[in-house]
Amino acid sequence: MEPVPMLLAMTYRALGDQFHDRLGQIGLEPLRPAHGYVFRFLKEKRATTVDIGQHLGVTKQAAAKIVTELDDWGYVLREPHPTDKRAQYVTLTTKGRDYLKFADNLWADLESEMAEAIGADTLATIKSGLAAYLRHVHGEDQPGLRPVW
Amino acid sequence: MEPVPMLLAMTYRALGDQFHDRLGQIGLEPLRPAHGYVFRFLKEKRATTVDIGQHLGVTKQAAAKIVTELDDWGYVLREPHPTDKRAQYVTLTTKGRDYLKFADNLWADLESEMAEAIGADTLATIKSGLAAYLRHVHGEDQPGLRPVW
DNA sequence: AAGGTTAGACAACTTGGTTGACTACTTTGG
DNA sequence: CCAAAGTAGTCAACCAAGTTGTCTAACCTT
Repeated sequence: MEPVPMLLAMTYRALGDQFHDRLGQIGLEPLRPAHGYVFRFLKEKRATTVDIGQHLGVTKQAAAKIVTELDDWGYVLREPHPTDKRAQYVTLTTKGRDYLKFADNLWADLESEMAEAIGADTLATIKSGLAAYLRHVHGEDQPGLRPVW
Repeated sequence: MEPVPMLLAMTYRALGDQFHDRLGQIGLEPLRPAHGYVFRFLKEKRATTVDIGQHLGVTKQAAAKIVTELDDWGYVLREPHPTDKRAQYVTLTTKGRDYLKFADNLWADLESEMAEAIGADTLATIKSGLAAYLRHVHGEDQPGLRPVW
């Protein structure tokens, strides 16, 4: 049997490719995974560029590039930080929230197709098993998501 | 709960980081994942640079760079193809096979630690579940491994 | 008020890939 | 059997997405 990491990488890849393909078919600009993770992060909390870098596990400079792109494309905007004149909050625009909603539906589709293919109970075991392992390794403060290869 | 792809990426990452750290502690040069996948591939079959590129899911030029590195470091050597004068077989040296053996043990350690953390049965379900999904998506001819982020 | 820290911007560089072009050899089809 | 098309490998130019390093302005001690 394949070693675990290989299985993880290939499955991630298979899911990601399908996601990407379907977005493309709809004609939606296929942002990179990092962009999606930023959306997901911004939905939860107000965040600065530095926060985003932390969350993604990249330098603030790299995060700044991503934020600039998203800003140029109209998915986010920067608004002044209420108390800190150096900082800016990055917030989702309506376009950004719509994209996220659409993407979430797509992910849900893929996940339920996966459940259908291998069994909902198996999928549930996979999810809780991986989550348990991550807690085991990292405790409560998970690190950034960071590139993988 | 986190979406599946996130869990996959984070777990892959967590395992890979531990692997990398432990290799570093031993003082062994920590090759990149791609190198490891090449070793694993060469153990199975005789392969040319083009084959390797195919397997990794990168261009032959990118594969050639990797092979050149491995050659320079003494992990593989190129020998003339018996029937095709253009081609060369890339084969593991003893150093390469030793590295692979060592890495395999390390992976096995990590996997059994994972089994201990989440239960051997859960791990087994994860592995077979993911494998089943990959068969479902790709049929028998799996694509390359390819970068992920 | 002084000294250390932090958010963000700018620039130079690195890494790991890409595309394109070319040579030498191989395979195929009339 | 040979001409045309295809393939292995190499070289070179380029690109994307990160990195490090430096700087300014603002912030936080004390």
